[in-house]
Amino acid sequence: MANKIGYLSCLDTVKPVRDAIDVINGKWKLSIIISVMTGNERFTDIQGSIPGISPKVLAKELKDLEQHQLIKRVVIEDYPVKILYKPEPYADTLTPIIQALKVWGLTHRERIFSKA
Amino acid sequence: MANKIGYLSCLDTVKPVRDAIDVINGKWKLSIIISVMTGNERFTDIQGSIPGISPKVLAKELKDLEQHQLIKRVVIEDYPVKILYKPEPYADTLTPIIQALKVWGLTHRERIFSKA
DNA sequence: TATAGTACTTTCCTAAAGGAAAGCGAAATA
DNA sequence: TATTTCGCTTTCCTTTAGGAAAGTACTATA
Repeated sequence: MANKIGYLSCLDTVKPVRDAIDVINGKWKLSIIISVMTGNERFTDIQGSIPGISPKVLAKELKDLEQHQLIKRVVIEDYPVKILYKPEPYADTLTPIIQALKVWGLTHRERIFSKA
Repeated sequence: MANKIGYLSCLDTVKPVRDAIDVINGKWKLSIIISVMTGNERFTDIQGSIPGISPKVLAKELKDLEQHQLIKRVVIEDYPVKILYKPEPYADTLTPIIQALKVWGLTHRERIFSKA
């Protein structure tokens, strides 16, 4: 019954990475953030800019992102009432992640095509 | 019936980001890559280094990662047979993503704690 | 008056993710 | 001989993600 801890600890990386993934998980969240940061503010504009997203999913994810203070929902009391989605400053902190994923995605696609 | 395309296109970013997410999706893939890149090679070592992962999930994700050529499964014909998981060179290309997520996760956790 | 747009919600459904627990065949160890 | 270890697999079950389609309350426009 000797002490047996065979593995190398990697918790210092695994834990924060999982914290980040827990916020931006799912197929759609980063796309929505990209769209809003690009300047799309209206529900239908965001929906139009992201191929394949349904209104149900978009509504749900927008609420999620609002809770995490990555975007804010602004109600403009005009006639008719307008609703705008704007990026919060905190969303900017995601830029390095988005950039890294974009670069990787581009070279990955090249790799796939060149060997196909 | 005028032309109405109200939204700003962001496909040049959205598409590669989604390509990347399609490869490293799910709760566990990046953790497994981190563990293997840290030097864990045996099934039980990898499992031990990632809190909460079940053998079923680990086995499935290892197969996925092997298909994407991010790790390789090496069988060593000893007595007993040993099975090792090693990172492929391609896994290194994920380092910028992992770093960005790690940094973001760390500051996000600080942010949560400081306002709680 | 009829149609269209806006920002969703609702319902229904399927598929995938993932957790819990047990098992298993071979080999090593006590 | 009994137990433990390794690398899984199998079964069962619940949760979550997500797609399709329709609907809705309001307003604007033709």
